[in-house]
Amino acid sequence: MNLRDLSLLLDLSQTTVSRALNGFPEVSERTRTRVRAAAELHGYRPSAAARRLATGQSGTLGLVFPRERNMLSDLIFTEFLGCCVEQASDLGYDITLAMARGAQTEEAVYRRAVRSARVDAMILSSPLIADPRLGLLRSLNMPFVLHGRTRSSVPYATLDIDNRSAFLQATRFLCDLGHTRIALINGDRRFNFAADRESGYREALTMKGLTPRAEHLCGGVMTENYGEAEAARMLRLPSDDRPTAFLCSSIAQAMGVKRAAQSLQLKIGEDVSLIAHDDRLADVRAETFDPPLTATQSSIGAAGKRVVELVIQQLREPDAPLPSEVWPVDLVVRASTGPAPRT
Amino acid sequence: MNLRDLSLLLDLSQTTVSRALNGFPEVSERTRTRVRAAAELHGYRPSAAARRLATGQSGTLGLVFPRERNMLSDLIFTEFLGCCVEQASDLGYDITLAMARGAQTEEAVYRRAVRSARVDAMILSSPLIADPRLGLLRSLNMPFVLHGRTRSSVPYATLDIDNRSAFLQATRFLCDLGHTRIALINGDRRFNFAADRESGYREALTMKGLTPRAEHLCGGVMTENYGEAEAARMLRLPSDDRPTAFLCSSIAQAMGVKRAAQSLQLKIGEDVSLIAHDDRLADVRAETFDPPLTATQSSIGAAGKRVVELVIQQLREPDAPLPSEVWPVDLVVRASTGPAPRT
DNA sequence: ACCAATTTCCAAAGCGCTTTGGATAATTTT
DNA sequence: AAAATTATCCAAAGCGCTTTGGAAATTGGT
Repeated sequence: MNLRDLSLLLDLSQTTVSRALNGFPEVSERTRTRVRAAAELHGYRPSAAARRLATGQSGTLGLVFPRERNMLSDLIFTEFLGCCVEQASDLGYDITLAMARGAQTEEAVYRRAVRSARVDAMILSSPLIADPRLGLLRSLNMPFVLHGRTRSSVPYATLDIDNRSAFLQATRFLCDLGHTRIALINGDRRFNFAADRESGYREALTMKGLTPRAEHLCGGVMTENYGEAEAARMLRLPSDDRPTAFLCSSIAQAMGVKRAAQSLQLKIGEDVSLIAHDDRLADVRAETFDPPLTATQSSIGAAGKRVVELVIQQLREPDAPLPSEVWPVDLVVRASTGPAPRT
Repeated sequence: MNLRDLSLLLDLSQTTVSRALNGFPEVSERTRTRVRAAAELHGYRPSAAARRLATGQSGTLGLVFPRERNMLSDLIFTEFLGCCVEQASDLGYDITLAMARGAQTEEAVYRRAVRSARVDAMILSSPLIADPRLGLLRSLNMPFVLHGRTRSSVPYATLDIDNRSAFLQATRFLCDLGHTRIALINGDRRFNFAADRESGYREALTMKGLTPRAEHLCGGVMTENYGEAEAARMLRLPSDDRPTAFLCSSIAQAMGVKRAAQSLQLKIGEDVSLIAHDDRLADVRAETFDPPLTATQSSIGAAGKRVVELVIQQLREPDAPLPSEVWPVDLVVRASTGPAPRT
């Protein structure tokens, strides 16, 4: 059942049927409903290929699978990707994946994706502090939305969460509880989000008259093991230098910190306070942490959905100004934080 | 630069240019090279949309993102997916993702993917013991290849590893070392691969005159925590019942077992032997485990690539018999296994 | 009732490729 | 040298949709 069959059936022209179905104004409401009903009845599905050929749009969004730069723990990326796919399919778009292979540079992957012209726009995630992909896509004339922000001379559409403010708040909150030695176990510092978090952390300390100390600061992968290793290292410092509170970039890292603390008989929420950033993954919940985890929270899934909306919006109105959203992040206080222990 | 421009430029017909580029035999080798050179020179890329429309093939493979059934630990699925994408792109295919949303049934997702006809074939992964998706896709007339096997009345193309034999070998190996109480920490038993592994395990025990015991057997998620919890439970059994060896379905679970053992001052490879299945993920390596881990190994990435090859082969020759490959699995002995401790 | 403005609909021209059914030129056979 | 093959190449017809530039029908104003 194609457009022609349907139009013959309805005794209308293809033009009218097409317009009725696609919501154009120059068709009366009566025929529109008639057309819709018939299409529904006969299970008419427009051919994606034909539409693509006619419009020059592929109805497809591209996303490059960050195998090389998977500093971003896979679980988090997976959630992001999943929600992008979900939202895209709701809006009638497909998402196709590309991937940087061992030998091939990431740039080559982007070039190929663009040249094959199978993709209307791309979604970029986890930008570096200065990310070369922006300039590349710009020069290739490929629209994109960045999940995150970065230092760049080219203008770009972005959705990001307010990492700086989140970690500023969290740090200040710990200071207000009397903590003076606060450790930051961050994500890989080549990424912009990690840099932002660090800057919030530093600013809060400075505001409180404290100086950030190098031995209380580290950045790496978002895993439990990394968190445990770094926390264990810091907790072995002499008691005057040992942190009494930890700030983590992910719940996985916080689990590691908890483990390190426990092996020293330190109780989370009493001897050691703990805050982590909570991406609101379905399986890793701050509220079921033991003890329930104080967290800066923001749903990475919701962000994925919104990014897709933004990118499609941009496709529909190419001349609209590039959107730039920054979501606030809530600090939710639970039982893993408490007043600094007396010396 | 499209086909017509190129043909005008070469003073050939579109037919000839198209055929030259696509390797048809009815074009002389001389003009073929001439055409190829010109195409290269002018950066000609055939339009995917036009080709799709003309051929009725979309050049796209579908894969449903298993959010609900993510018993399969995400890391492993991610590796599988990544390699599928890589191989597909090498062979000129795209992979688009679909996803089962909360409310929507998995079936609806498949139906939608098929109806929208944007996909030539689908890749199915991690089948249940009896998986309804096969019948569904068959009835929708959508070609597919299954990664794994399942109980099904419909014929299907498949690539699987020999899970049964792998776990049979591993179990027998442990028996030969004198172990008589061998625990199996399996994947979720609704999945066929887990059932196969259990059956290999049971068979080996039976062959050796041992009876599998319910308290030594469990199946669940492929995580370190799950492995630790179950191992801890088993290691608390009275010493006559306590397992001296563990068989795990993933390295993550093995890490949990190691942790449980260590917290009881038990040494892996001496007090407790440990074997796990190793999917050959880049970041999780059996050989850098401490101690190096005896493992049944098979690259899930290689399987992903091969699945893509099979599915494309099937697309090219729809009448060829459905392929059915079963890969043998090697047991690689390292230091995590040793003779059963004397009582 | 008549003309202009507005709705509502349509025919036909692409979009860029593949593929069918020949036509023409080169080669071999008789 | 003519006939039969075979190797090359081509014109044109789709594939199923969108969209342009009107035409026909309806409406409104006088």
